[in-house]
Amino acid sequence: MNETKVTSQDVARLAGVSQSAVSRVFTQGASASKATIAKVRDAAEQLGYRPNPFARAMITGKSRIIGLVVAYLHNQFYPLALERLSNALQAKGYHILVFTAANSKDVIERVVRDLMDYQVDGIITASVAMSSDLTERCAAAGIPVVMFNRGQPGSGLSFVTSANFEGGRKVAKFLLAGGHKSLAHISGWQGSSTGRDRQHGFVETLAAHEANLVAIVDGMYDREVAAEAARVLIDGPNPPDAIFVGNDYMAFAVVDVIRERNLRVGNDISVVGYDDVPVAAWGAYSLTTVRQPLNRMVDATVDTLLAQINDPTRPSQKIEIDGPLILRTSARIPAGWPQ
Amino acid sequence: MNETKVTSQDVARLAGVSQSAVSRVFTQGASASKATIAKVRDAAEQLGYRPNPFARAMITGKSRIIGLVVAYLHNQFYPLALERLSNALQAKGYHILVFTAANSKDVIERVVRDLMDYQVDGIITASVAMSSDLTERCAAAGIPVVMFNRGQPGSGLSFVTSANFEGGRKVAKFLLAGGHKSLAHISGWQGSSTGRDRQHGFVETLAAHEANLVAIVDGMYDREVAAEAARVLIDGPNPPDAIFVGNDYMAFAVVDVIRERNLRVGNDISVVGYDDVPVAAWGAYSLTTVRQPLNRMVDATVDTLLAQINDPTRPSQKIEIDGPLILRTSARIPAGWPQ
DNA sequence: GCGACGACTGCATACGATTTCAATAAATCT
DNA sequence: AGATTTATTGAAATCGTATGCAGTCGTCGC
Repeated sequence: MNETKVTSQDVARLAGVSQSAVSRVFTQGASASKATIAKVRDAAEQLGYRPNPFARAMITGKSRIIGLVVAYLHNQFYPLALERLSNALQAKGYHILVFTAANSKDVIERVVRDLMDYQVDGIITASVAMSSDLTERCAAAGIPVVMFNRGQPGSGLSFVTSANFEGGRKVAKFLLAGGHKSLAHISGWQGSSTGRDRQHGFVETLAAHEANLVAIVDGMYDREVAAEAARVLIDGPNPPDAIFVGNDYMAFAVVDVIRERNLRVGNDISVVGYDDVPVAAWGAYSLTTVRQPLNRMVDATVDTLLAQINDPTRPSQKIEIDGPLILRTSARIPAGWPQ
Repeated sequence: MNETKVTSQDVARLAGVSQSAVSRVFTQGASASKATIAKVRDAAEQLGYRPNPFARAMITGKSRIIGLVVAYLHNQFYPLALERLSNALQAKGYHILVFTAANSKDVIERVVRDLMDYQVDGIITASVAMSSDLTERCAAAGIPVVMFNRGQPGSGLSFVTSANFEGGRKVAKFLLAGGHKSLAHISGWQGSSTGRDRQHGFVETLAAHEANLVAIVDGMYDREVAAEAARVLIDGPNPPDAIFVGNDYMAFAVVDVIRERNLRVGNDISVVGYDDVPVAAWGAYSLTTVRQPLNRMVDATVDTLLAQINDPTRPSQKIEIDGPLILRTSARIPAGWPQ
């Protein structure tokens, strides 16, 4: 009822104890007798008291805030991750402070300063490559970092991705088994480990089978770039009969282009994406794609981050979670392929 | 370079001034001589000093944090809004703390408490209806609230929406001009002003023209609910030749269902959505829809919120921004309709 | 019954800033 | 020049909580 700010002092007064007692009742791992706990809880309830997180943060140095650094939310995969991350973290008493940051050096520089200002207990990066010196700075400041859906090979940082190399392999095997003769790859941005690993898995497997890889183009995770790449491929001298696209978001553009040319997706040209965002299952696209197990990736991210927050000495973890190839109609299914 | 926390004391010592002086240099509207400003700025730069936002928040009561309460991010409209809101607010020195909240009473209750704990300077709600007593509580606590893409008629709260009633009208006129004979409406959730207003604008305009409205169903902003509604309509005794759907997200489902029935979207059945999310422009859907002017809505939201933060006496504002009907191929275009 | 021990408790301090207040120096006015 | 305002400045209080320290008290072992 009372809307004026109520402090631990007020509670102490009402409960007839010292302010320290009130604090002890509300802090994990402090001792107080059953009697005082009861009195304090009562008084607190009555006044509507809740500890001030800022005051608490100042003393303990822990803000219970996680910084989420994200470059863009166009690709549906990230908002869904954000939603689930937020839920999972809220359940653990943490909250997400959002930082949108283009992939540019100085912007990220500013973001990192903001992150340190707010004394975030941990950082999750998604769809963004923080340059290595900046991540090192965070590490030096003792702030745990987990990269979501992206790795950073040399660095000592934790990350959680799907098994991208293996995913690329799966797609290659699948398309080869489908009898495709000339394959193309519109890759994810080669500045990202995710894009590179998928490509390597795909390309190496094709090479091992001496398949005919007609082209590799960097789609930059951009719809227009991917569409233009698809046009060039299709209108070119030897168009592919299968295209592996670095993520679903770009794959949708490729599908649109194929239809624009009056070709049939899944018949004339097979398309395989990566992510399995909800739209991939929608009738208009029905995209065959490698699923990134979002829930498990989110859980792993949260677990890793909190573990590192609670025990700063814990070594960084590199987690890869395998995801299945989801069969739909955008790519020919080999006869006898296990459903 | 130095990673141990540097305080205003340290800066003061190095600059040879008092701690208060340092504070004055870094706080808006405090006076300091050119000389001290220079000395302090120098020392601060040298040490890499930045004021601690928590300490500042404690004393001033302003956290420079905006709470964003959001229920879901499935509908692409919201993540895009989030991205732009975050950018706009970061540019003004604010940051977004995310609260994901289902539309359930007790969850929202918890969220509101969290919001007040964190002393957010303002609140933006999106895709969520905060029950009125809770919003009143925020108002009583002096926290400005702006509802994004949703209004709350009786309340004294500010909101920013598109001109939903007018949008519904536009769609009605457009479909009537197109010569459609039996119309249906799969509405947005009737618990939301947005859903209601669009419906009213549509229905009233049809009534004024004595058109044949065969059905109104609440799609609940849910893909499956909308799809099922569409199936019932199409398989029923007198299927409509035009369906106005309460938002794009549901409209995509309706389009999928129509095609599932081997009917041609835009020929056999016209579909019109609402929002103009990016996917609507993609080839696979090419959805005729009412555009919600996202950028202008975001700007208006930020302006309104900050204005109320800076001047708490300022009355709440109800802002409606008109958006055009975007013509694509999912609905028949009347002959001679202005493009 | 006495010493040791452990569980609670309150006092006082610290976290890192902003802000009031009084004092000082400089600038203005008459 | 003397009086008076104005601009700076530092000392000290404050925001709301956590926590080290010392003291109190009950309990246990013997």
